[in-house]
Amino acid sequence: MDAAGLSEAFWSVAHDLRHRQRVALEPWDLSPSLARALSVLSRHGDIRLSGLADHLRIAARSATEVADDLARMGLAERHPDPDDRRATLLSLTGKGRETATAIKAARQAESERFFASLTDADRADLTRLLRKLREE
Amino acid sequence: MDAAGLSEAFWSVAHDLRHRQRVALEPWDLSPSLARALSVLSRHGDIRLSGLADHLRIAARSATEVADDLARMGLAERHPDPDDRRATLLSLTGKGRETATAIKAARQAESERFFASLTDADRADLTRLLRKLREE
DNA sequence: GGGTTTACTGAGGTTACCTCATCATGAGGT
DNA sequence: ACCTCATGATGAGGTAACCTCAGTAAACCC
Repeated sequence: MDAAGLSEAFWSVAHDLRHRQRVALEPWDLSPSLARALSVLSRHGDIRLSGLADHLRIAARSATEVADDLARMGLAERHPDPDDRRATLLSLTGKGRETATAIKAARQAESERFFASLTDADRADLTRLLRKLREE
Repeated sequence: MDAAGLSEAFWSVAHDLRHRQRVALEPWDLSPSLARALSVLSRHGDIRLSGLADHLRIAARSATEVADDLARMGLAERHPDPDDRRATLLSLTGKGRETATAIKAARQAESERFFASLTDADRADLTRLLRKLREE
């Protein structure tokens, strides 16, 4: 099989997926990147900005901006880390938790729609293939 | 299978792929988007800016910028469309054609490396699955 | 030939990142 | 205790790759 064709097909599907997810998030006025940050926070609870950066695979400086945005929208708050006075912990507010729950459901529904054309066996295959690719 | 998990895994692989391709293009000092434009041009020959926009799935205004960039780098040139004086045809220069050929090879090699962990059967599966997803 | 549509482009904006420099703090060696 | 080096966050400033909106010129259609 032609690896270049695979890349292209992959990219095309990724593009669609991205678009769909952006649309699905519109009701909350949340960008995809903030939505991802929110879900990291909801999975990990309080987290350092550097930890957030690691999870999102972005530079530390960019995590500062994500935190700013979440704070500005009232979804998360900064707290000093009791164990390290250099560090800042980010934690969800009540509104943040609600929003995280709501977008999780929306994302789930949207993903379900996106992958609707795949049978259970297809999904298992895709999961396996993606895992292989992620492990390099 | 969990569709949300699929989305996430998909996104993560897409992220890696994007990164790798960016690295593979470094020798030519070409961004991924310009590289894609170049390959559209090399497949379709002379093309209107609006046509380029369609192929790249971007707004017409953005195609103007892509054309500017390619022209600035000496990879493509604008020509008036003999059939429609409103339109502008974009065509590759000699250097553009050479570059298109070179990056096609590089992209192929990089894709090959990226998908190296997949067997032929895996690749066939992935191709099939991606096709399904693209057809909605 | 007047109204609508189409092709491009200037102006200006957005998102989601980045690097580099700075400053405070922490950790380890002597 | 002191010095050095590493780490956490952030200000300043930059980039890529898009976008919309408004304008102009040309083409199409009745």
